[in-house]
Amino acid sequence: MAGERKARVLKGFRDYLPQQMILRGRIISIFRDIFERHGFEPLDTPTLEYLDVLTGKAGENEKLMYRFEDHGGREVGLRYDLTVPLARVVAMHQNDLVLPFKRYHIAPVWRADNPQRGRFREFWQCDADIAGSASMLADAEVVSIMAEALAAVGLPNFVIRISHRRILESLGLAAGVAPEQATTLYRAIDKLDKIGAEAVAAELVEVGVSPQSAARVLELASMTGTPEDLLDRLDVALAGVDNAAAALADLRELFAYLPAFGVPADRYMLDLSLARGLDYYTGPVYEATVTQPKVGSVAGAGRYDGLVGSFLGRPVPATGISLGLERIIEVVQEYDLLKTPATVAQVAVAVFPGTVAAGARIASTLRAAGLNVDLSLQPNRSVGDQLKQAARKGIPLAVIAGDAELQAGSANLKDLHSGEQEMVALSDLAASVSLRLDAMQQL
RNA sequence: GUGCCUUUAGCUCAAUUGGCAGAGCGCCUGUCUGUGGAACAGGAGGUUACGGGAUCGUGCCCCGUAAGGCACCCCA
Repeated sequence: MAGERKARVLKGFRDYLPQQMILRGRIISIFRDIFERHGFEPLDTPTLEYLDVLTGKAGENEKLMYRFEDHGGREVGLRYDLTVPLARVVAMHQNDLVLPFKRYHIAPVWRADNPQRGRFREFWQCDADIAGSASMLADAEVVSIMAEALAAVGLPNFVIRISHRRILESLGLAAGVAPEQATTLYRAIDKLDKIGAEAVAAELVEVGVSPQSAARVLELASMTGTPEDLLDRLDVALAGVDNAAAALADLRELFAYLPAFGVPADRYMLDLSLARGLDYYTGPVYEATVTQPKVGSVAGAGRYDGLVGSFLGRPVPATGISLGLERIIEVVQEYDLLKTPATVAQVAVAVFPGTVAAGARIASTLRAAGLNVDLSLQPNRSVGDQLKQAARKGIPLAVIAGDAELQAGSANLKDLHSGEQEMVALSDLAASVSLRLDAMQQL
């Protein structure tokens, strides 16, 4: 059986079979509808970019970037996310864009990471970003889109954790952590809910933070309560610390907007233990997580006011979200949250050796009526086989048109699930099929 | 990039201490040249992931590689 070449795919890359594609397509269209309902415009960009476009702002993550030299000797890389390409587009096409520019982008990205559940080397992100607005109104809008999108696919237990890079920085300053250690501090704090306060403290001390500072930071970062309550306490704790007042004002404004955008209060929380690893975030950061199954975060986001400027030379503030398609699908499948048909075909047409042309005409008529029709390509197979194959594919209905029916100007319409069948006049066939599909809620 | 576990027919899995590689489901053919999911009978399908090594002899032991899973790192 095996040919001379081994059929295989790269680690972390996958084929998407039809049933999987139907589910993916369904989720993508749900997201697209929400993005467009908020007035976001579609955008696509090349999968391959000059390496220097991609590098410089991802920090540690650059080691996960797919990079190579193309046939012309250029250093190139597969895009690592959709945010950096957006920044490049805004910088390149500023004359063609009206700021604030709201765009969505649904496309694959690549990371040379080790695969795990919900983690692949090729995966899709569904991003919605706003470039050219520094207002917390923009942040409130993207956070509300995140909440709407996750709710629309039925995720039961997600929470959007909200934090702020400059508040974390201020926490560090207030506790006596050197500014150069900011990145280390973020990474350590980010692990708080995973490895616990003691382990994080130990990690901080190991990189040169004093035990007193570490303890103080952790005390501040692990406070719990309502957003308003926490902000009040932070006002006191961070009084007089550089930049703290403005960052706290950001969050106060953001939390004031969220209810007006229709985000339920139990869908978000202020959680200062959230830091996020990407270096380009400068302000508020967001992350949506579910507790089951264990796929980590299903969506991540934040404000990155310096990224566009790194291409343009003048600052353009921006903020946005990224929905992780594969992880969301993992949850949807685990809990069977979306009912999707097994096949796109709605009705099969079975034929006999002598009625092939008539079968094709019937199929055409049904297609003209807007139905998805699977005309049998095996007239020499028995009708039994044709019906069996149609049923195995998951097609709900079959039309059987032999000489006997055709002479009477009709056809047999069979429900492949129940086995019932009825004679229907050819002129009424499309209507009957639609009626039955409606009854099955397949339309 | 690191550590641990796993890999036998299309799928799920057996195979005693190292001693002839099997079952169920699926697939193909027939009973059955216009009505599927059933039954019966028969059939195809294997370099035991790949490459080395030790042994009279390995699916089983040892080493390496690859892929998958889990945990790190990091992230969607």
